[in-house]
Parts: sequence; structure tokens; C-alpha cells
Amino acid sequence: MARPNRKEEIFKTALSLMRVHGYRNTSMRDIAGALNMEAPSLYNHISSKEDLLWQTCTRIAGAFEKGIAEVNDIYFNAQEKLGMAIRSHIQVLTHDLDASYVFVHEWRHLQGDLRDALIVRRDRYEAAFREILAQGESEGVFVDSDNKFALLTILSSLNWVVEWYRPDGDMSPNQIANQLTEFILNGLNKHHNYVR
Amino acid sequence: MARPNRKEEIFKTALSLMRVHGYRNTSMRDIAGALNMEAPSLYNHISSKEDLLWQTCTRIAGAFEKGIAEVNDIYFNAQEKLGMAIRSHIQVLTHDLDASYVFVHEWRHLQGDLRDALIVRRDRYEAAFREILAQGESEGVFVDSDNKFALLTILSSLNWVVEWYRPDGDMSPNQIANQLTEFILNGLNKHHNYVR
DNA sequence: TCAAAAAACTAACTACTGTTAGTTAGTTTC
DNA sequence: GAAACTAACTAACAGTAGTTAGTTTTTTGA
Repeated sequence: MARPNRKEEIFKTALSLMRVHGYRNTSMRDIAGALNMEAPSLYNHISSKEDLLWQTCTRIAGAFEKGIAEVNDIYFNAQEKLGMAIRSHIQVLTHDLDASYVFVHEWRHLQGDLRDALIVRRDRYEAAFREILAQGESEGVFVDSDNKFALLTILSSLNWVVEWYRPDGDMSPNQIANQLTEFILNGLNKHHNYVR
Repeated sequence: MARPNRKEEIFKTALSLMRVHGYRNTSMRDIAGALNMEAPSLYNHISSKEDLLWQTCTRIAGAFEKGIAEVNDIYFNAQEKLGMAIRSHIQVLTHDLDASYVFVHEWRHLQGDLRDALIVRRDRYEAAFREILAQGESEGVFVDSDNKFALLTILSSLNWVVEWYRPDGDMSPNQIANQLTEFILNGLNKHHNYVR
């Protein structure tokens, strides 16, 4: 009986259900049922439903953090940095799509300290991104924009990828990252002369 | 006792709770409690919890549709159209923030036909937006991009506004629309010479 | 002023929630 | 071959969900 890691199977099944139906709409009995077992048996492998969500969120958050740290270690120029940060972000999302989707959409079902801890980490991540924007401005290669505004706009387009990305679709994660980078840097305008 | 429209009060209260705690996490008893009444009394005014969500979603969807129709009626040039479509979208979101937030985040808790109907309307709305992009390309003012990709990127940045917009913040809806339009058209790049 | 309508109430139901307790069968380790 | 471990089970609990039925109170309108 090939059963390499039951715990992983549970996570995988749970996340794919939660992606479709949401965290609250996915019961322990649903998860167990999809694995042909009974709900209480799950507790031989995991400690609680919330822990399922918590471990997922920290895993994804950790991957994001690792990515942005590497970018800041290796690259110097702001345009390169931004491009690589985008690529890294997209890699994380697409590499573990169910988990990322659940992270993006369901993290706020965490309660109390867990939730707070995640907000702190998110803010740190955003700050690292924002620093790249600031660097680009002082290098004179990015327009001087409202940093917070630009950041939110950028991150929203990145995160929306979990909404439509399909592993068997016709864009690879790298292609997506390239297109997004180009779009974010150059926008839609062909002649760059739009004035409001 | 000034009680102009109890039904509206219920919607308003329900949506503000759902915005914070989510649809599934907001019980009828929570809603009733916030209005100093008992849960069953709500049913003198509304027919079900799902109907609360459904009516909210159709209301917002209708506002979006009205906006895009007007844009296509009045304006000719693609840049203007896109700018006005963005402005209209932001107007809808910010004018009815709780409802919009719930719409963007919780529509998928609708079941069966209701959910399907909403998907159809969303697709139609996206198609109208995409047509503006196509027009801009054929007019030679927008870069030739993957339409679907550009569209999703644009709409994601628009919808993310519900995440951070505050009526008492320092940007008005029109300022947000202007900044977003500029960002979407011109991107971050100062000299428009980024090549990947 | 009085009947009708509106809007609240209490009690209760059924379904489902996450989880615990206690147990059992099969496998691995010493 | 005994002990320990793994992973499943059944039964059940305490709580919550949305909702219905039936009743009472409040408001409204002629």
C-alpha cells in the first residue's frame, strides 16, 4: 500500500477542497470523506482545523519572505530587483496553487495571535517591496509615485494570478512574471504620452 | 422612533458585519444582535440569509453594468473610454463599500443557479472592458497585449481598492481613479525603455 | 377608536460543527 | 513473543447554524 505521507495527503486534499468551497464551508467530515475515512481519524495526523490553515499560511508566507530576501541579497539595480521580486512572488503562487489560493483568501479566518502574527509578516513583506520602489525613484528610473498606492496596485495584480492561473494553461509562471513586469513598468500606453 | 426603512437597516448592518467577519462567519443571530432584535424577527423583512447576499451581489453587478454601458454610449476614443470605465468602477466600489467588499469576496458562497447567473454577468462585464482594450490596440494607442491578461491585471488592481479604501482617507474616489488610470496607462517606468 | 397590518417575540427543530474519548486491528521494534 | 506505535474506527458531546410555527405587541390608517 503506497502511503508515503498521510499528513501530506490530508493537507493536499483539505486545501483543494478549501480552494473550491472556502475554509468555513469545508468541514472536517468533507475532508475525511474525500479521503475515504472518518472525521475523527484526521486527528491522528493533525491537531485542529485551524492548524491546517495556520500551517498553510506560514508555509506560503515563509516562501514569500525567502524570495524577497534573496532578491535583496543578489541584485542591485531597482528594475532588476522589482522584476525578480515579481518573478519570485509568481513562482510561489503557482508552485503551490491551492495553498496560495487559501492563503490569499482565507487567512483572515485565523483568530487572535495567529492572525496578528500573519499581519506583521505581511506588512514586513510589503515594506521590502516598497523599498524597491523607493530605490527606483531615487535612482531616477521609476516615476515618483505614492509608494503605498503603487505597491497595493502591484501586489493586487500579482495576487490575482491565483484566480485564473491554470498549470495546464498556455502561460508558464515565468511568462506570467515577464508580462506582469512589463505591464507594471510600461503600462498600456504605446507612446507614453497620456496626460490626465 | 424614526424607523425609515427597517429592511435597509438590516442590509446595512449585515453587510458591515460580513465585511469584517465574512459571510459564513456572520450568523443571523449576530446580525439581529447588532440591531437589538432576535434572529427570527429578521425573517419578517428578508427571506433568507442567502437572499441577503444575492440581492447585494445583483445590486453591485447592476451598478457596474450601468456604468460600462454609459461609457460605451458617450465616449469614442479608447483612452477616454478606459479612463471613464475605471472611474465608473471605482465610483461603484467606493460609493457602497461594504456591499462591494462583500460582493468581491463572498459571491462564491452563492449556490447553484444564483452563482451561475452572476458568473455570466461578470463575464459580460469583462468582455465589455476587453473590447475597449481591443479598440485601443486597433487605434494604435495601446500596446498589443494579451487582452485577457491585461484585463485581469487591470481589474485586479481596481477591485483591490475595496481592501484599503477608507472614506475618511486622503484620496477621493476620483483621485484614486485618476492615479489608477495613469498607472495602468503609463506604468512605473520613467523613460519607457524597459526591455525584458 | 378600532381593526388590520407590520414587526417583534419565544420556543423549538433539524442539521451540522469541531472535537474528545475509548477502542481495535495491524504493523514494527526490541 | 511482548510492547509500542500507527491509523483507523464508533459513539457521543456541546455548541451553533438557518429557519419555521405560533403568538404577542406595536404601529398605522380609515
